[in-house]
Amino acid sequence: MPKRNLTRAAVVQAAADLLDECTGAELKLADLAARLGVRVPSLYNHIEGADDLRAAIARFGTEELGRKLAHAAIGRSGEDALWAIADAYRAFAKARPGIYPLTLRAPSPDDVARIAASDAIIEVIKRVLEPFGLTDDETIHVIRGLRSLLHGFVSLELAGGFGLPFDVDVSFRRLISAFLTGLRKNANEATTIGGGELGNGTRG
Amino acid sequence: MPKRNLTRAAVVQAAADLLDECTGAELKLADLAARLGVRVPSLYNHIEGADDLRAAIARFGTEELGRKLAHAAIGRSGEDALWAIADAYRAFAKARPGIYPLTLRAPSPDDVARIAASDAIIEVIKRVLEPFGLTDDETIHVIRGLRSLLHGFVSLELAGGFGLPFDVDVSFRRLISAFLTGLRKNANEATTIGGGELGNGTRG
DNA sequence: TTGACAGGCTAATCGAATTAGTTTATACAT
DNA sequence: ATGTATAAACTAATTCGATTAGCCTGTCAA
Repeated sequence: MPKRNLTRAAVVQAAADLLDECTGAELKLADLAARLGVRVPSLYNHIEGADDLRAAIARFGTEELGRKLAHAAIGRSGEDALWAIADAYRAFAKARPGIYPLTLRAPSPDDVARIAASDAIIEVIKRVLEPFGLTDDETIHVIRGLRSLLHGFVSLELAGGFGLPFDVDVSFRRLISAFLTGLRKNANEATTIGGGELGNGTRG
Repeated sequence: MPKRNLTRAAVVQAAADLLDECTGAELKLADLAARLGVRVPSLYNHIEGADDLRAAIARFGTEELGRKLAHAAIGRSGEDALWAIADAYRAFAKARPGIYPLTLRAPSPDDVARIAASDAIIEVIKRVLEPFGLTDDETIHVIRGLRSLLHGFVSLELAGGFGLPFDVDVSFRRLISAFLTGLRKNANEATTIGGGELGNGTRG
């Protein structure tokens, strides 16, 4: 009965990798244990159960996504920086198709680390948006819009929702480009007489 | 042993309702059977198993979403019609939070009815976009963008990804409004000298 | 050297889905 | 009216995955 030197981090890592490799499949403790060369109950020495494991993967994924976004924006500003984080976001989802969806489940209120990681991502986006001169309120709405855009696109792409992968890159570029057009328009209006049509709800 | 008059449709309906009522929870056959006043194995007279049931719910949901969108666009055109389907999409997701996510899983290639329902939705959106005078290629990209936008927004909203529900309606209106701005710009360019910056990929 | 304990193990339990095989209400033909 | 075929319900048993209980041993510090 040789002692392995398993750690919680190693278990979570392996689970995350497994999830990415067989996208779409459920994460089964039996498979995870097999990959780690250990029997299933031994996993419980490092995790508290399947739910805890999923939460840990979500945390891990959120932190990694945050690092990627932050890294992408280093040394860039304005529209360049926004393009960079958009690409990095999509690249992350494609590189880690198994864990990406987990990063979107709402964290439980006591999962402090995960909430911090989410907040860090928002912070990065906020910094990137600074040069566009938005008010605080506008910033909130724009961040929500950007996240919707990015998440919607990559999750449809991962789910195979776009049919054949024909020109998906072009679709993505157009989407981000259109978003930037809106941002520019917004920024212009903010520096002129304020208000303007964008976002005052032209319908009921 | 009185005979119920269960039908497959009734089972699927009940399952869909159950799923909406306890959002976030797994659909358990035991609960479904209890609601229908029947023992679990009896369900197998109407469905082929849990997977089949989920697929049936997905089909049902996709068809209902299609009906809502089509209905919303009746008697409207242009930007009005687009606002209407955007609102209808979001309303559907909020009204049926349990089944909405199922409608996004890629249908298996032999699920003809579901694929037809998906195609019907695309058709509705295509019709709504007609007055904007896009080329066929542009239409594809714009539809992808619109779906990304809508899906991303409502799934983040459902997942509680927006923190407090502060001004979420405003965020949504701004997002759609910005999308329309992009559409207008695109349409203008199409009627002038063609080309233009939107979508030619200003970065690598 | 030894003794606590971390981390592995086997065996047992639980919960959910599924399958096998039985019974009965209803419809339909005689 | 009556007999029979079938659909649809049931009970009981099986499978599969997660989890818990309880044991065993290699490692490390006193």
